[in-house]
Amino acid sequence: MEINKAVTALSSLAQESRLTIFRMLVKAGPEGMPAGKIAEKMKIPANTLSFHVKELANAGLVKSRKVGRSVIYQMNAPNIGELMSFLTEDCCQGHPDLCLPASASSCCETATESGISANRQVIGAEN
Amino acid sequence: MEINKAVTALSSLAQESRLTIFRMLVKAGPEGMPAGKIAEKMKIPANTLSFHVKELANAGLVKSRKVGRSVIYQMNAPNIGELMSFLTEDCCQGHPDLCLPASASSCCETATESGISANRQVIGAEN
DNA sequence: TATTTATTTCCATACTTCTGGAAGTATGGA
DNA sequence: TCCATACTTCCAGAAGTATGGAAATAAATA
Repeated sequence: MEINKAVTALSSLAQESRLTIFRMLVKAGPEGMPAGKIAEKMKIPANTLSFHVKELANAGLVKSRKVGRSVIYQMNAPNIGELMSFLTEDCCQGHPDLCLPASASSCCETATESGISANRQVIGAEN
Repeated sequence: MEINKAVTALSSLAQESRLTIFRMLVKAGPEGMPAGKIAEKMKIPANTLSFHVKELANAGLVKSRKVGRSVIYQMNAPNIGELMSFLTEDCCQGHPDLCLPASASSCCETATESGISANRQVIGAEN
């Protein structure tokens, strides 16, 4: 993943309405949700919703399909996964067990018991 | 995790320099890196770096400790994990295998083989 | 104490983003 | 064809963010 693409994706998520929409669509799964229903649930005008959902779509986190007069928005799973990976790439130079103890649990099962003591603290500067 | 905290965290990542710093610190692991070295690697003035790294710290993604004259910045692993989880919480109403096929791999091992075909594609536009 | 090194704070300028009203487009039904 | 529904685009003011120069602070060293 290219850094500018990641910045675009993160910018699109860095806004309360859009983050809410995103999480709504993640929860909805492959079925997605029509624009009107999202606007209604969120109590924001249709034009404002359209602006935000377009931002998410431009960023590649969401995709859409037309069904009659409706536009159904849906999470774009592969791109979401790519973004997640990008954020923690090469974590601890390949020892993520060093630093991500019992946290990323709802989506991840970090294989821990690898014998290396977690949370090592080293004094001072180095390379 | 509260939504405003997540928005703050994502805003702090939604900028090229900061995302680069963040990934640098994720890679560095618990040892962290002194401010001066980050600025040098990134070729940005010290005051600009200070501004950005402070933004990451305010968002809770990064923490710091003083060693002599240096300030060592370091990833804040538990908060990073929390943010990641928040983004994909309740994914597909509890069936993340429906939508996140083989993506979030560098940090996560999504238990896949659950019999439900992954990567279902719905007709229409994507990207 | 004076000097150097490491980093932060203050500030002004330039730039980007959010919001909702008004108007526009597209689809389906009478 | 005319109308209602479902969205999207355009616009402009208000608010927020990024950048780097200059000055301030803080710690180590001579």
